[in-house]
Amino acid sequence: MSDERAVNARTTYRHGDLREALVEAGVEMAREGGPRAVVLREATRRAGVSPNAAYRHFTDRDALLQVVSDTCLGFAADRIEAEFDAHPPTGDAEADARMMLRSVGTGYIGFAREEPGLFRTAFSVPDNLQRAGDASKAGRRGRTPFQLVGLALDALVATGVLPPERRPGAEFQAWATVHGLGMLVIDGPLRGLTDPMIDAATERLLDMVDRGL
Amino acid sequence: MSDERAVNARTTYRHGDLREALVEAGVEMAREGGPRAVVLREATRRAGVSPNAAYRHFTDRDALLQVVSDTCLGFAADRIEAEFDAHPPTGDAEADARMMLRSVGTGYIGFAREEPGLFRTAFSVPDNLQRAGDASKAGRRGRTPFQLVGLALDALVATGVLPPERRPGAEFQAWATVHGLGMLVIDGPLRGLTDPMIDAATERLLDMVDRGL
DNA sequence: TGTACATCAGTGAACGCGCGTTCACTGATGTAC
DNA sequence: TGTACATCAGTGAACGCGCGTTCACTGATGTAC
Repeated sequence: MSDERAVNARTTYRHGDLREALVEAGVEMAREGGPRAVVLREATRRAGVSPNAAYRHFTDRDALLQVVSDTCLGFAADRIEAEFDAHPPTGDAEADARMMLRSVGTGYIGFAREEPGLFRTAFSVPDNLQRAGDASKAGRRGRTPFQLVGLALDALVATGVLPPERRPGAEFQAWATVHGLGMLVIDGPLRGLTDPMIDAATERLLDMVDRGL
Repeated sequence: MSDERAVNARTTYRHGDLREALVEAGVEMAREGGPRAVVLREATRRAGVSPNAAYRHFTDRDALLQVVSDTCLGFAADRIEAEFDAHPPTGDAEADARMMLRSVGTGYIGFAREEPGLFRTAFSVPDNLQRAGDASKAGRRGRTPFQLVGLALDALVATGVLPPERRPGAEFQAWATVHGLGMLVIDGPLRGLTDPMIDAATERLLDMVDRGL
């Protein structure tokens, strides 16, 4: 607040925002190697701080991982919202609602492919997938991936594409489908495929959801 | 071969079949805590043998885990085949083919619920999902889960339910859907649900696949 | 059938590793007077 | 505006842990003669 610190912040004694720095380091590690790669000591190393300094901000390693994981879920939401932006409303409400659900799917798969480490960290930390709707896991616009699926389905109901009686629980069907494809893409038999091939598989899957829902 | 060993085999010097014993111990650990819980030293402990004895049978810990993981994939195949058995052909070829695909789904989800640790070990060890069709990962009847999906889809084509031009790659759609639901059930928001609720969710998802494929 | 011997599946002890975590501490900071 | 002081975010050293893995070895087994 008062003085200008050394430009090369390595020598900083009172760290500017250590908590944030640790989370960022954790996200970086997650990006490189998934949740298992989020190592408390390494996070303090990257923040240029002694190992135990982390305990001023997190009760233990799991607490850090949880925050990192929440952050990753937020990134997933951001990626989906970016897909929304790439397909602005055309005025045809029905087509727009359909496109919205597709955007959830393509954004989700896009995130899995572009950031497999963050994807894994977002979705395979215990209790994170389970509470994927919690506000703490929201993206920059305040929404979680789970809420975005719901939003798209609501739009489908509002435009009459989806019968209201099928709405309850439909997010689980949509989500399971897209989540499964994401897993197959990052860890499964679809891993080695080229981008166009994965795009094609995604399109086919979303067609199936569209028809089947 | 020659002498009768102590009944309490703890003192055995030449172990009967250590390799098999280690794999079984590994599967047991996987059952309790997933792939991360498969610990080489603990496997030797359970087999009543010194830690390094394992290196007579596996080059390293990863080699053990890989075999354990393959075994788990085989169990998944067995579980699906059990579901086939529970729904024997009725004579209506079209209905039978449909039921076969459903059985893949319900068997898959059943395995995830009954054996979450084995499920995780089967499907989230690197390279295992990717090579899920390899013969080394077959169940008791010599088939892998991946092949079973294909079999069901072939039957759908043969009976005219599924247009042949949609057959190529269809296993990825079917598999992704069911795999995603499995993940949501063991780790996700569907975890706490009662059996009937999960059955209902499974049925709805399979209806969607049936309609959408 | 008996004996000598090579094999190799096991032993027992030890290693280095990086981890998470705890301890007693220190000294820059902001605040009260 | 200057000084005394309490705070508490950081330091530095150390711990115990269980892991995977390596070493030199031993002695039960099956086989050749």
